[in-house]
Amino acid sequence: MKLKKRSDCPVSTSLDIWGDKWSLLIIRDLMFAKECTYGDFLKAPEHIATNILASRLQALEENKIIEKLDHPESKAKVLYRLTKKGIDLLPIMIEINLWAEKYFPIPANRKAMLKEVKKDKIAFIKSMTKELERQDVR
Amino acid sequence: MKLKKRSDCPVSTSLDIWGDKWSLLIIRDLMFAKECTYGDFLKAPEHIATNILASRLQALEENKIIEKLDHPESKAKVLYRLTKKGIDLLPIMIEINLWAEKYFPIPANRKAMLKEVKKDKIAFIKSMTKELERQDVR
DNA sequence: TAATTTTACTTGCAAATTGCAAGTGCAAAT
DNA sequence: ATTTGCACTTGCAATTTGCAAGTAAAATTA
Repeated sequence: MKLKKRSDCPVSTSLDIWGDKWSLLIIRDLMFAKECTYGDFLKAPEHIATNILASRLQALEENKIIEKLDHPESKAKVLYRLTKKGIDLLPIMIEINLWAEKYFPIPANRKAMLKEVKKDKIAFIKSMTKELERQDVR
Repeated sequence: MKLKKRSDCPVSTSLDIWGDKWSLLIIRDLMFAKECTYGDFLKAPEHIATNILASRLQALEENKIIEKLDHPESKAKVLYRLTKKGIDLLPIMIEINLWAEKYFPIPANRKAMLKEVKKDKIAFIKSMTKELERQDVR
């Protein structure tokens, strides 16, 4: 599977990579949990189909948004993690949350996070980015 | 057509509305041009199919992201414009552009805009929002 | 050690969505 | 009065999605 660019527009190019109903949910899970297994993604409340999950994970990996790494406890498990390119989607993710909060009721725990964001957005992003970047030695 | 929410997550809810390959391109056009006709959207370099455009415009209108208004020059034309809810997607749009700029080559005119953004993001958004909100009396 | 379970997928197929081409109906221009 | 422009709609083939079941390797249990 190769990326087909519809135009040179940066918005269009971005959507070519993660502009579907599922990719940003996978990225969301990785931002909130830092690392996830295949099974973790399946536990998300939106209930992605297993074949769609597999195809999205593959596409995101091909586009260097996520990467696989060995699970420290088991060879049967696979850990997925955001690359720097993926972590850099954080500002977009935060703005999506802020927009949604303005127009829809949202869960309390997410609301608490956004309260922190609004205190100092730049600091929040910097700190969360640092956390996500910390690559544990295994 | 009614919105089916996959979960209470604000990201998921947002994607239910505009999380496809085309909606944000329509919104992009309206942000850059302020107002567009049906034909204007068709002129975009990504070449959306006419039936897809019609269905997206309808969905975005149902979700109060855009609204129709009478064209001042002709009853045969229809003008589309962003609502406040749509204009509030601007921070997301800007972050998408900034992310893309970091990882892909992007056109010079867009790059010039992002230079302005980076000088003072908050001021840029405020000023562009104001411009988009100005509802001309016709 | 053998049998069962867990984990990460793959496969097959029906249903929904997309994309292309052509058509329609009203408005405006000629 | 006829043609052109504009905003869609329609029909249909191709692609994508979603569900259910299956597979293979690794880990656990008996």
